[in-house]
Amino acid sequence: MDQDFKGIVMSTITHDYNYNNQSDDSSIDQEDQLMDDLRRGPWTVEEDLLLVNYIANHGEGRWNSLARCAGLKRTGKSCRLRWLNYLRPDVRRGNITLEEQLLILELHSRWGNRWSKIAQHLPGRTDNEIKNYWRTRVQKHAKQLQCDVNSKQFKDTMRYLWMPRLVERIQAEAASTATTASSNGAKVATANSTNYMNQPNNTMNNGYNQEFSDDQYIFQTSNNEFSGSFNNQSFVTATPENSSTGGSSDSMGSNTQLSSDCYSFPHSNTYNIAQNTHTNNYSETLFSPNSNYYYHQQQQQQGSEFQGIDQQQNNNSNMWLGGGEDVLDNIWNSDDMWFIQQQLSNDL
DNA sequence: AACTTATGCAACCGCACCATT
DNA sequence: TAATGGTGCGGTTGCATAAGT
Repeated sequence: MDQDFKGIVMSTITHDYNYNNQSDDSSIDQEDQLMDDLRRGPWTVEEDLLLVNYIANHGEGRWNSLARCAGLKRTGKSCRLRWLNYLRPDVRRGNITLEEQLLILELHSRWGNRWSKIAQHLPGRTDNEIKNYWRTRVQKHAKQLQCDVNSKQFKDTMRYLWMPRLVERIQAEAASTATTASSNGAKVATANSTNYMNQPNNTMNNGYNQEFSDDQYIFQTSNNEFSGSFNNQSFVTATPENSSTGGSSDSMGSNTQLSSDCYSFPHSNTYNIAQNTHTNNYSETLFSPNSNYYYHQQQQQQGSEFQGIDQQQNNNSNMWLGGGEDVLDNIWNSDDMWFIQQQLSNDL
């Protein structure tokens, strides 16, 4: 067990130990304990160590027997959950990054609440964490907008306002990083404009759980050029699920299907995902050369409710390009909120 | 400072699916 | 083929803490 892992485990354990000291016995379902002598509720230091040590020596799997053999008075399910969501050394902790937020929004728009599937594309993040993020952050904003998180209106808001803003913030951070690196004498690539492109393919009207083929989502970093060809761009050409070259397994044997670099945007300023052969559809995407977003005429004709919002928000771009821990918390100003709510009320 | 409310998140639950017996 | 056990998923709960009054 390496030191980092130990550190993580110990900090985790310390947290839980304090937690348990406050509500130890009461947190246990007494009746169940009498019935089958199984513990429930928060894990203790000793339990964590038992589980970690056992898995280090014997590996994971067959969780019910693992729980017994390790001397844990827990269900196999509980052990599995504790390991996967918390003790596993490759669990990534800390705030969800802008890139991860963007990816979650994108993947959720196509897969719905299929958290484990979404989590497969965010290395180190668990389905539980992503689910919690969605429920606490995204649904909060749906509530603020007084619309259902599954409604077309909210989906459009995400796609045409929220996600482009995320991209611009990522872009701003990347530019800032490049500037810093450059001033430090580092050899850096030319800072490209980052363009978020989603191949909608009826996304304006897609069903909540509608499946999209994986070659239909694209993140591209370009030089403000968008000709429908990727040939001059340096992005990863691998699909999350059908790439024979991109597939991989992580150290713990989970089914990560792409190397993390495919989705770790800041590493190379290429947060490009997927190969895309539908080049003739690019004109349907939301893209403008200066990285502001406009609606393609075709989509305007389809009745997008948010025509003109971009222009308004460009006037206020500094509002959300500034600092802030969570783009979701400062993404709207009062004008935005008023405007969006007007649009939503008009649509009802 | 005390109290209330909101938020974040670990953990649990029920269900479905699959493999094995 | 049915029963059983293991696994994984999505939804929900409950507690600690933060934020607000």
